[in-house]
Amino acid sequence: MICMTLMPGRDSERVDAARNRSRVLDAAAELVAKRGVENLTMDELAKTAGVGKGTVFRRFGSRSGLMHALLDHQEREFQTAFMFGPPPLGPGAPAAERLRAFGGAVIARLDVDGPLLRAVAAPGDAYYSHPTQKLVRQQLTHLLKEAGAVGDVEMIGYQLACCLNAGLLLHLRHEREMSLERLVLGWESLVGSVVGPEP
Amino acid sequence: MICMTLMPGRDSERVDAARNRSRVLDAAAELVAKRGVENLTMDELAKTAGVGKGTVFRRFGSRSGLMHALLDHQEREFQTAFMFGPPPLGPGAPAAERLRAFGGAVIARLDVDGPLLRAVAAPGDAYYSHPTQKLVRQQLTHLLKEAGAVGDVEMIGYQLACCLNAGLLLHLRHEREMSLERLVLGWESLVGSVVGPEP
DNA sequence: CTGTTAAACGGACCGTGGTCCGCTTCGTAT
DNA sequence: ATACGAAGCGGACCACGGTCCGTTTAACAG
Repeated sequence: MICMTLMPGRDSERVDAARNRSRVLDAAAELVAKRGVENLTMDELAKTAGVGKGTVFRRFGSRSGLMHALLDHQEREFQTAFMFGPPPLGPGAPAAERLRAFGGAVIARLDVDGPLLRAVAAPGDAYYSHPTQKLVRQQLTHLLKEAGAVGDVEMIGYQLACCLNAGLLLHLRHEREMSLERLVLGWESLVGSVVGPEP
Repeated sequence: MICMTLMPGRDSERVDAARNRSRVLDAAAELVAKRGVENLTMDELAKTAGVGKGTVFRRFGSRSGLMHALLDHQEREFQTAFMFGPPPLGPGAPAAERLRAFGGAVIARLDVDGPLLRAVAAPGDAYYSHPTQKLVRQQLTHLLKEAGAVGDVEMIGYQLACCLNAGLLLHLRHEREMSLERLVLGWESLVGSVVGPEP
């Protein structure tokens, strides 16, 4: 017959595929926990997970894709928090306050997810085009507008987002030994500068 | 004898070394001009330059070190311009104006040096620790103080510097198709925000 | 010139991210 | 049960950045 297996089928995943996916994710989480993100090699991951390397790449596309998958859970949680969660991060608080809280939330994740977040940043500008990054900017831009920021709000969104990138924050925290409080204050000042004086 | 050749000698470089250095740099410049930064491989570079790969790495340490060497001339020129050149970039103009001009100068280099500047950015936080990057921040911080910025001026320096990174600017310019003018205006607004209202 | 020494050389070698492609397995249609 | 096509599999393979180390050579002393 012509209409083979099933319709272009959305999310159906063969059971072996699903099993291998979780094998890989489990192994990755374990290896990352044990020896840190930068010491994870794809070869070793494949071997530990008991699958071929091709399988890992078929599933996750690239090293940073894998990292992204590892972050997926926390990322969704964060996104839900700032889109639907309680104020001051979520809706309900004044936009300027939500902006401040946004940075605070990013910085609060630093010690846990920072290295992974940095590892996700692919070379080239894939980083800026990544859905996650886009969502961050979209939220920032949205809040900026709501807070009454004037001028090229999209541009300001980029500028703010880029001051929250994990590479920078981790550098400040570890090489320059800045405290989380200082990072938060720095962010809040920046926000204060760009949203202008309170109405 | 014990005191061999010459004193720990500062800058003396053997003639073969010097010759090979310029061979490599010439070949690199040519290859980059011909096929772009991202298509330059160290193997090919070594072969084109007619030296061994070991020589290239001995001389320049790493791929990004090589890129840095390629940028050296323009970088020195830029540094001299903002430290000793004519206003508004150099000393003589009001600090706030110099800050604006600084971003303008960086953005003006984009089309020429941008890809190279982005290629220099090494993974990890080596980028932020690089002398060039430090100089940029130092200058920004200096101007900020002079312009009367209040608060954590060092932090603001980092924030400003990070809004001028080549990766971001190239993304805005090419993926988002923003004009140079828009980038400059975006920078100037940012500066306006952080240095506060004119005295 | 000759001898000596440290610097420089170069290319074989390695680790790692990523691709390729012939083989296997799953899931359905009959 | 059987047939069959697509999805999945896995490991050999490739490209590239970076290292190592035995060999060559510039530079100076005598």
